[in-house]
Amino acid sequence: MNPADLSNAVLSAASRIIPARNSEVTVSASDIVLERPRQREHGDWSTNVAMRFAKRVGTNPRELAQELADELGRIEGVAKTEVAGPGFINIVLDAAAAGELARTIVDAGEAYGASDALADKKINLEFVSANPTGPIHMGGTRWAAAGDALARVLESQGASVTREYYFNDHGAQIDRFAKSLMAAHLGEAAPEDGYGGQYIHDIAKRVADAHDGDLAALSPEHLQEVFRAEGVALMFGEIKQDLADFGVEFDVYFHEHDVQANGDVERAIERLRELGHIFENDGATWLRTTDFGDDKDRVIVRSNGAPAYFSGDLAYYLNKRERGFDQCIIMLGADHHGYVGRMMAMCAAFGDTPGDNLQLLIGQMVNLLQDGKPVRMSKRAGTIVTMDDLVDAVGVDAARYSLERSSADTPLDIDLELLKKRTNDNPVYYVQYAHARTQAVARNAAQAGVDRSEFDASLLDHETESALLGALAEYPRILNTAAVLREPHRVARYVEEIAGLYHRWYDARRIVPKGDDEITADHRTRLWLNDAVAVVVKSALGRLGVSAPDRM
RNA sequence: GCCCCCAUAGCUCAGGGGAUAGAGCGUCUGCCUCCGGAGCAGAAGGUCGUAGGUUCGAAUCCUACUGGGGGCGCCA
Repeated sequence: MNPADLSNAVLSAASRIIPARNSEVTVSASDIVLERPRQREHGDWSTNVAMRFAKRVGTNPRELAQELADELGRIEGVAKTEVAGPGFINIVLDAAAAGELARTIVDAGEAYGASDALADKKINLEFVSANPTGPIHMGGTRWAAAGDALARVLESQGASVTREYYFNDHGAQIDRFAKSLMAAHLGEAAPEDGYGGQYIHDIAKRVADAHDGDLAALSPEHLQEVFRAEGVALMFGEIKQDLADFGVEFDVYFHEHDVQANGDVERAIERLRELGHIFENDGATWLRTTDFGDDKDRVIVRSNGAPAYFSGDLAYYLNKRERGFDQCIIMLGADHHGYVGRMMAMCAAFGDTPGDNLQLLIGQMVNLLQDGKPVRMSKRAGTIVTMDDLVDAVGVDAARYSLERSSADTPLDIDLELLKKRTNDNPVYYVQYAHARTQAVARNAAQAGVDRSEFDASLLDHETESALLGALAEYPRILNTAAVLREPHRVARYVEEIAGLYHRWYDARRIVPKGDDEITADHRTRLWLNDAVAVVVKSALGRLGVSAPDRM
């Protein structure tokens, strides 16, 4: 008896009883909400379906609930039902019906929890996209972790996901970067609005070393171009390396320079011109985004002939759509939320559906704290914290997990002192420890001769077992919700719950018999449950890009 | 001024209309003669920012306000 079976059974019963009272009322699958009650005394599952329909069929909730409860009590695998509170129907499953899940999970292995719900979706997920003018900071690190986790969660639902990084190698910021490198090379102070820091000097030196002293002969323009091209390449190589070390592999690194150079921008503008959304004013070319809800119209080619930054977005979006992506998701920091209006308007101008073909996920910033007080990120004060710094301080698993377990909507505070001092205040260890424990138990069981040759689900009748089984049953729904809502942190919170339930069960029940005690069906059956927990914990951590060690 | 996000335990954060609001960390008290004590059991700790509204029912939805963060360029 898994939740889907139960849900169908409830739907079936409700579809008979409710329309019988009022033939104009119909019940559909989305009306059936089954949830696990907070209080264990309220059963394994409960539904509010009677309260939702009582008014419409002209009766009171408890009366309708009672009629439904009587019907549901006859379902195979349901031990009992009762009406509670204002009209909840609480459902208690047979231990055997609930326990069967342990074997189902072990048999399914890695496939447990996966579905094909998004199998028809070809998704382009763009994230990080930090400018190659310096190492990745905390903000980018957050999106690297959250974006990769989201990709994995989407893939669990059968979606085809392309991880993409928009490489902004064109425009004024890159020019400033090149000038900063050049200044470092020449021993001059960093230019106004330029970049400082040791990494600038390091990269300038690497560029110079590669040229073996022949840079002196170049004109300033040529010199800047050398530092631009080679400096960006080196910086980008470091970014890629940091991401790889962080466990994030992008499928496509897309260069803004390409769409600017190959005519895609002009082509995108022409397309929009044909659709009637382009106009000229004050010598500049504009997209009439106000027709699609934006605050103001946007310049795409400036009066001096230079393309505005936004023009690259037009071409890039069109490019993604022409590559066949149904849904283009872009993860952005809160400092970019001002783009949402124009981006959505652009999407609509192309005739697409904002919110479907183009989805922007705006996440909040990471704040650094020291001794509980906010620290402004500053190069001069040495308070820039990079992806690399974070990994050095706590390791990849803890770094990723701490960034992934919170909703992207929540501004995140990270304390520098805490980061340096302690590592085991991170719940990731609690979860990883649970997995290591399942493996230790499995090793000991094998040693003691406890195997999976027997399985009697009715023996899984301890309160810690029904709690654990109930939670394991929710894994498929958790993954689906996380994918649909684009909220991978739900997986982290879920696996923390599983870890806690597992530890409590472990404390209450033995898998390997004490001393010389005989091995019984209890032990063998519990081994199935132990292994089922291992499957789910490993799977969930895998969706977060976090390792599930066998030993710690 | 306009727009977006946030406000829940001492701290960091979960809670996509349901019953007695949770976890980790921190504090206090117990549990190592046997499967991993990175664990378990228990205690303390909350007017869910404020005020209205919708609803049988609101931390959750709506409005206003307060406080915090971010954004409003022919910059990128």
